[in-house]
Amino acid sequence: MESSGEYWRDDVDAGQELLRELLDETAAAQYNSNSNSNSNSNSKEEEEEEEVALAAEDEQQQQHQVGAPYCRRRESMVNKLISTVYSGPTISDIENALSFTGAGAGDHRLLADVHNYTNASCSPVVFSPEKTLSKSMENKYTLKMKSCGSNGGLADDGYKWRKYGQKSIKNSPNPRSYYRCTNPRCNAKKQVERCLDDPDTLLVTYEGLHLHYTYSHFLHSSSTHNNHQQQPQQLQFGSTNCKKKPKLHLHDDPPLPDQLPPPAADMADMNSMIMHMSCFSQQQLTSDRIMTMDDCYSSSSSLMTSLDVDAGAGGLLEDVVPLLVRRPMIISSCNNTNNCSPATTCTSDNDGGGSSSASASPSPSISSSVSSWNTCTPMSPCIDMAILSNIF
DNA sequence: CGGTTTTGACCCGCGC
DNA sequence: GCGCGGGTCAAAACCG
Repeated sequence: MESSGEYWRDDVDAGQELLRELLDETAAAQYNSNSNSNSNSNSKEEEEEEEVALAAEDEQQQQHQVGAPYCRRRESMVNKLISTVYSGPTISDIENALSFTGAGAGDHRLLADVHNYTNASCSPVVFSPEKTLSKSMENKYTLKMKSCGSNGGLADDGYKWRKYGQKSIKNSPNPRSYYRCTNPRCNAKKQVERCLDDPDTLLVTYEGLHLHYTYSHFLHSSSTHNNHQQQPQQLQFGSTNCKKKPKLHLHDDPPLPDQLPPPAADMADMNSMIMHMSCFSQQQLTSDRIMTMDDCYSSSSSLMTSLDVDAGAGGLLEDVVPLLVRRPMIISSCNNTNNCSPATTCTSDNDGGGSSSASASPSPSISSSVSSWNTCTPMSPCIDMAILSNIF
């Protein structure tokens, strides 16, 4: 779909613009650091944009320190940059999702309107606590995913799922699909069904813990590593069809720490980091903001340390939340390209669009779209983390 | 050939 | 105890 492509193109532009702004800002700050000057020669537009970002820092502004203005400003810029390429839930959203209030998953009034979450045409996920308190309220919660257009694209959550059943549900025209994590050590499951009210919306109920790292994070170090050698635009928008389901080259088990990708990665890695940190370091989840790069690095380093410790167990991690904060992959942008892993996500949907075998599934084979998540996810302005690390 | 999906059968919990 | 509905199993089909 072209609208989605346009959306991501805008995202890329916005991200690049912010990055440039950030680079200019950093350079200016470094230049002025010795002169103890906080005033930067910014254009009027920049100042206006910064006002918006700075306005969201009221809490932080209460903590005045020496050099704080620049630090706040930098963090604001980073947050803004990340926000540009990441429109998913914030940390507080995750906290809210994890704090069971007894609200029913079936109570759609409590499921926030997906469109309110972001102005993106393809909204990510909105999640709400699962009501099933009686049985397994622990680790069970429902996400409401907005499909992307008629293709029914949806957010891949970074894990690899295998469908093991499908049931037609009473009083519902849409069947419910049952997925299980392919990792033999992991008992995480999820159910996917279409929302009764809105066929474009998928209700995904996660159950159980993922006892391993997400696949998507590792793919960059292995099978999809070549992606980094390509130009961002090649990653994002292509024209070749993607009717074939990709051969997944996934690790059933997370690689050892020495196999982990270096910090230099694109925004997919950062998304992954964001996700993992939200699971990994709960004490960091105190502010209603999107994590900064600094957070990513500090937490990822501790993450690596943890993996080192757990290396004997295959680098197991207990993910409290199975990748809630993924940006949904845009099926249409998967028209792509060299790396688009077409996956069934590109061709099939239960709406009858797909000719693949998954056509009956409410979830267009999201189970096997992990690689496509990495390669097709229009995640963005592929900002190399190495560049950003130089900035900070 | 191996992994994934499909789909009918089976199992189990719950309400009556 | 029985029926119903949801969840899971497992063999066959499918796909790359």
